[in-house]
Amino acid sequence: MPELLEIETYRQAAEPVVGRRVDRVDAPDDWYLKGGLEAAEVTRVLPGVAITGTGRIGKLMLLETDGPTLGLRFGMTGRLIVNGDAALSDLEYGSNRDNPAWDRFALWFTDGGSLVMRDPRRLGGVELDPDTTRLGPDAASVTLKPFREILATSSAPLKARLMDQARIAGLGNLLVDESLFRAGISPERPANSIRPDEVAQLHRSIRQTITTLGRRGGSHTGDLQPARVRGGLCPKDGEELRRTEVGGRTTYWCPHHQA
DNA sequence: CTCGACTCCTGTTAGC
DNA sequence: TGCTAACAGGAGTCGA
Repeated sequence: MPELLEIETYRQAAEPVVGRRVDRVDAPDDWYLKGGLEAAEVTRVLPGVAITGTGRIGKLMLLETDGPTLGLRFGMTGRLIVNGDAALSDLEYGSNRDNPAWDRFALWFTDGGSLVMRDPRRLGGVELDPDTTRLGPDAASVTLKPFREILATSSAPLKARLMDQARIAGLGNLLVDESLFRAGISPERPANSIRPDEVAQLHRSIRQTITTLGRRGGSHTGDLQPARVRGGLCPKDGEELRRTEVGGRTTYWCPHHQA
């Protein structure tokens, strides 16, 4: 599913549309427009504006314009198609079929190019001028000191805290499971029970996971990933992985080396 | 305020 | 072969 790494790939794929001017907007699905937005408004406001830049905070992608800023969320199955080319060809848990019926939002530019959001399950959405203050610091760049504070101020399970986008933005189910697997820490421990040395270890682990999996090609390329199945064995020590629900998400972790 | 339970979406797949 | 039910997870809401 799209986590920080995939959204960053999408953002880079969207770079070529910077400088282009919107000619036409397709917003066939009002459900996909968030924050009280309606198709009538986007088709009134967006034609004529020029794209001035791209951005990303966590899993939120931004398209800056000389008018309102567009906030694009891809949910679990959203893909980005720029000028007819999909930014990612293999999306974990998503359908990679190219069915135009799943096009939920599209910008057509005056030079003929386009930017399309294709999302089978409609878990993503589009917003104008999204409230970015509701997001924590990006997981790829958060420094140790605020990270410490984020964990120290909650008794929620560690994994739940790491997936709370208002505290730290960008981590989804796969990146969190992989980071905790690498750091050797249980996802179920209260966030504020993690010792200082473990916090530092986890902070390093998150950054290293982002870098390594980014190089490999996405959040589904982790060492733990092949074992994230019922009865899967820990790639590190061969112990049968535990499959529990933490923070409302299916969690795979090793009871032997993740304490 | 915090936190967990619940809800939404629907294509894919396991199993009968 | 054809059907059903379980499953996936990002994000918002609601109540304790």
